[in-house]
Amino acid sequence: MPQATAGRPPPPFDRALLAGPTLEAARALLGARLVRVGHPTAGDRIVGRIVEVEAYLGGDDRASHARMGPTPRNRPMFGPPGRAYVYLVYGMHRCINIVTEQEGRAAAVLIRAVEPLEGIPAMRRSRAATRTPATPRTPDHRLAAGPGLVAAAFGIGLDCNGLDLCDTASPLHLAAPGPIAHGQPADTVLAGPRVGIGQAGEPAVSAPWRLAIAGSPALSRPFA
DNA sequence: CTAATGATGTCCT
DNA sequence: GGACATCATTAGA
Repeated sequence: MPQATAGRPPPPFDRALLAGPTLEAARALLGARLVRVGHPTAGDRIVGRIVEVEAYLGGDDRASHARMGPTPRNRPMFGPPGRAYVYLVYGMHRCINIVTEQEGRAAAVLIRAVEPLEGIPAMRRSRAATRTPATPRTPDHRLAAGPGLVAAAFGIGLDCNGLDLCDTASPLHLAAPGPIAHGQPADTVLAGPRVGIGQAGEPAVSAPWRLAIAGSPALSRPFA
């Protein structure tokens, strides 16, 4: 399991990887780090490894929030790549996306699960301030094991909308994946249908655009 | 173990 | 009115 990554800050995330096709961006985001600094209440520095994402394409993707064109809610999806798109789901949970492709082409990648690396006590404090507190029995690796839990654990609110996630000066940003130890096998990537989009119909329902790192204990739910 | 359900804002048909 | 890019808890097999 990843450990002891606190020594030196990892390099920022390359915006060029987000400016291209969304499925490639989604693939590149697996293994990247999500970094929270200057948390409003929990303080400290929170870092985790992105282990599960979903790709939402603009235009033809009937499951995407952008399918009806720009609205006040989805406006960030039409902006430049690398920015945050945060929204409220089910009236109570927040989800965070990373905007992809060129400005004007609405697309984004939803972060569905993150494996905690640093600032675990701060993550627990952050969860405690939400509707979905962690209990003492919640294992560390389950603290951000779902899209709503990622936002809860990292203290992500609608105020994070539009933040530049490729800028390490942002209170919330991305960092490049950690180095692969010599001789270690590359991660196996799982692909399956996206979760909770039954209304979209085919082909959106069956498109295998949910991606994850095989074997992570932090996945939101198993793959088929 | 799986299934049902409540909470609850926003946008859809 | 219905469904939702969700989560936790309770009821049941």
